[in-house]
Amino acid sequence: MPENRRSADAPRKPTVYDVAQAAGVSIATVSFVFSKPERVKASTAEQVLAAAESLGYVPSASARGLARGRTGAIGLYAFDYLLDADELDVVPGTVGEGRLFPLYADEVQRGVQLECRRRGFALMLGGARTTPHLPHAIDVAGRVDALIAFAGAMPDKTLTQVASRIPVVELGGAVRQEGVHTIFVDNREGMLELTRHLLEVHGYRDVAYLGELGTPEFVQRFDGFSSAMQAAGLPVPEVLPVHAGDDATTIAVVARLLASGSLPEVLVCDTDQSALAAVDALRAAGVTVPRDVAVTGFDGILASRLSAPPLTTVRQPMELVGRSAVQILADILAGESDADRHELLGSAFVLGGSCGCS
Amino acid sequence: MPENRRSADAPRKPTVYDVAQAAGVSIATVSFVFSKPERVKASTAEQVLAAAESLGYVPSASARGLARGRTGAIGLYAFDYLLDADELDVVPGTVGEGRLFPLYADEVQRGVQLECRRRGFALMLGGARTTPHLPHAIDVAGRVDALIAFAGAMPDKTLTQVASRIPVVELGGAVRQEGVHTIFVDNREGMLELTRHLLEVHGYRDVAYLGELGTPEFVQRFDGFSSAMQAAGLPVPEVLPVHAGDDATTIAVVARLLASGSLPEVLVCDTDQSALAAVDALRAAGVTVPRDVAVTGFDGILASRLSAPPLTTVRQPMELVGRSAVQILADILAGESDADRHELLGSAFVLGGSCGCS
DNA sequence: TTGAAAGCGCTAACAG
DNA sequence: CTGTTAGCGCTTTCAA
Repeated sequence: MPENRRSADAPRKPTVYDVAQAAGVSIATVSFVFSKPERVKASTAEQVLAAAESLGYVPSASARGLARGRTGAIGLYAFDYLLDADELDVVPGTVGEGRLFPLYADEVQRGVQLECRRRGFALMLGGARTTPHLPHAIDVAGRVDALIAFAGAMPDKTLTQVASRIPVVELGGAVRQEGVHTIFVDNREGMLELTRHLLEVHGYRDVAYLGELGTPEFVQRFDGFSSAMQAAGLPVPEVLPVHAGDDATTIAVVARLLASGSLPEVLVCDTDQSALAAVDALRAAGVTVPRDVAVTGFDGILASRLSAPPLTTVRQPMELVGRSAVQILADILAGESDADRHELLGSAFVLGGSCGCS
Repeated sequence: MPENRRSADAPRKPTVYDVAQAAGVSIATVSFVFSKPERVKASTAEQVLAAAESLGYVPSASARGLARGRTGAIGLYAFDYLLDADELDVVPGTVGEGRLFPLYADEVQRGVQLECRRRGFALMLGGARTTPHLPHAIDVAGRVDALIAFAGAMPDKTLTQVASRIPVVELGGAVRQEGVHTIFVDNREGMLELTRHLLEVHGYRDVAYLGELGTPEFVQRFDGFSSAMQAAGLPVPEVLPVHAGDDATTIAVVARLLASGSLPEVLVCDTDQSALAAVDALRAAGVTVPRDVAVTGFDGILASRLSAPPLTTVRQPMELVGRSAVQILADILAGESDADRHELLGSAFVLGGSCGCS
């Protein structure tokens, strides 16, 4: 087989065959030198290593992955690349302008990155856009040994399909499917505590809720909010529809509130991103936070601490979320864990100035 | 060959063979449906797609990569994971505490990420720590079609070896090797302008330089500094050795300066990171910036804008650096570019308050 | 301790 | 438009 392996002219990428030939051993020995060094005599190993280096041998991960049945990589799937493709062209802005950085997903990703590095996994972000008929999530799933996905990033069907092949952790979701591990933060409790603060300490009664109910974590936040309201004997207001990824929705809601003539006492937002957008929109209209109206957020992203006033919010342990996901997957891949894992991480109420506290 | 493909009990990952069988076609047809849909009759394609979905077929990127000779992924290599492994255990701190985020490399990475996504490349971060005899950089090189590396992250030898197999862009370095594409920012000019400002506007004469000369970009910064000093007829001070990645080095230098009894008028630091560390160290000693001593940085990271006072610094177009790297590699992989590419991006002097300006 | 040989799952000629 | 058939480069029993 290794006959016509090299054409006389073009220098092809050297393979195990080339290294083996140069070192005067078999390809199996070359392979062992790199994967099971203890099984090879030291002197032989040295020859092989020398040959490999002088030839500029770079082992093919594809070949290894195919033969071994695993790649050594973990994937992180954030959202469907196609859906926000145009958003990308609309906002190619520099860091700091327009888009605040880092956002929730960035901080989680950071945790994933750090933990992957610590444990020796390669990290695969996103998939290639080469297979029109295949969802992106499937493409990335085909490249890795395990996958981490944000809640709502993958359609249920895709999630099921991927989870039936490789371990999957869904971040910030609720337990939804057998075989899908989850990490979720105590959204309900956090929002409950925050709302209670607004009602009990500040005595607010006219409260608006800006957010969405698209994924379990958002539902839980609203749930915590509702419970606090009900416990205080107050009616639960409708959710004013706002999407964290799109400030325009927040701006629109604020505009509607302003136009209505009477502002609520406080706007409870289900993310820091929309809270910050709301503060900006209010300020632009000459309304001061928290003097004229209080605003609260959720997440505890960097920008919430740096804004003026700092946001009263609920802090999620974002880096830990990312780290925990990798840890779970590492356990499972190592065979040290079999059952479904569902990890609950605590959240922390953070008092800023935006609620009206000094 | 596809005889004993499925053992009766354990449900194995379905392959093209399984899909082909279920759809009543050949494996080539299955392959075409996903890679060259136009070559397959619509009705056939539908059957195949249906079969694939019901079986939960997830194509193996390893197999595809091996057969095609390319993976569709681009790698980003930041530094040797082994070297900073313990640093990682020392500072597992949360975002915002102690270690700042995002740093220079994070912002560049963001650009790489965005551009990879836009162009449909998968992004591979780091390599697996599984091959004791192989440098990490080699492992990641084996996984991708092209590699982006930070200057100084890879030993020259490794760089050469990798570059002989796949296109490589080195970020923030100088042109060093044939076949290694580079992107560099005008470090010299930026630092020259900043230093000139200190000398001409503020009239400083007693100037210290904190930094290193480890990679070309740092050398260029010092070069710009030196030129400005010489042009003003001032002696060029020695470099006080400080490493951006290790605040302890900065703290030590500041301590030495404080102990010496007389502080310079200004500390010119070759990164924002060390400048921020210096400001902190000075503050801890009761020295106020810029009243008692001025401090300047380089990079323009987010933290430099948020610090009090904001840092006078030189801003690098970090996101653009990352994007450009991907663009170059995309061109080369598409065969639209053959020669070595060396791109020079501009830097911008940024006036903060830390130099003594109001 | 090392070698021979059979795949891993997919792609891409080349036929038909 | 679809099927046949070689490999892609590496790992891994099984023998020697």
